[in-house]
Amino acid sequence: MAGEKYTNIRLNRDFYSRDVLTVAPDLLGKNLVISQAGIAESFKIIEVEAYRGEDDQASHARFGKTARNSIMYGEGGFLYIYLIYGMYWMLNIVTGPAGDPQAILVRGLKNLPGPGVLTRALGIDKSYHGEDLVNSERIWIEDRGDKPLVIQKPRVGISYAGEPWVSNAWRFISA
DNA sequence: AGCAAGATCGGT
DNA sequence: CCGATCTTGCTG
Repeated sequence: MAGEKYTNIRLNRDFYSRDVLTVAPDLLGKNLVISQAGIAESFKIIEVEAYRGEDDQASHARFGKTARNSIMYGEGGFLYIYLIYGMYWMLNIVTGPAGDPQAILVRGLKNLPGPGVLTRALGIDKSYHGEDLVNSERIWIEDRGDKPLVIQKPRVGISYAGEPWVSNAWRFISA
């Protein structure tokens, strides 16, 4: 058969267990699938940011393990959801091995630019905190074979973090 | 117990 | 540029 190779698979634990700086750019072009009320919709990931370890002074893990960020200390593939500015839910994906707090903030989906915009549009709230992308019935990520070019820039809204954290190009955008 | 600041957004 | 809106984690 002369068809092109078409992958359509849910990302597994191994994908998320790698270092956050490897997983973040690899998430671009992947499809976030959310199933609600019996209807599954998918959205291409176009922008993300990496938060890496307790040393990262921009990360919620910079104060060590707390009630809010404890999910970051577990294994990769789980969702870390938190409320910012009292009104916007942030969608984060835990990465790396257990014990190493890492997470990726999903900043943009195709046609839904903005971390607060996309969660509002998809109805993602605190109830998604701790959801496992590897086994969840209502949210996961698929690889459909897209390999976009990746642009790197400094992260947004973290001016409180000193150097080198404010300047690290840990924001990844699809070209 | 109190408080300042926040991984944002939309309207002036 | 500023206000909305409320949780978090630090300080005392």
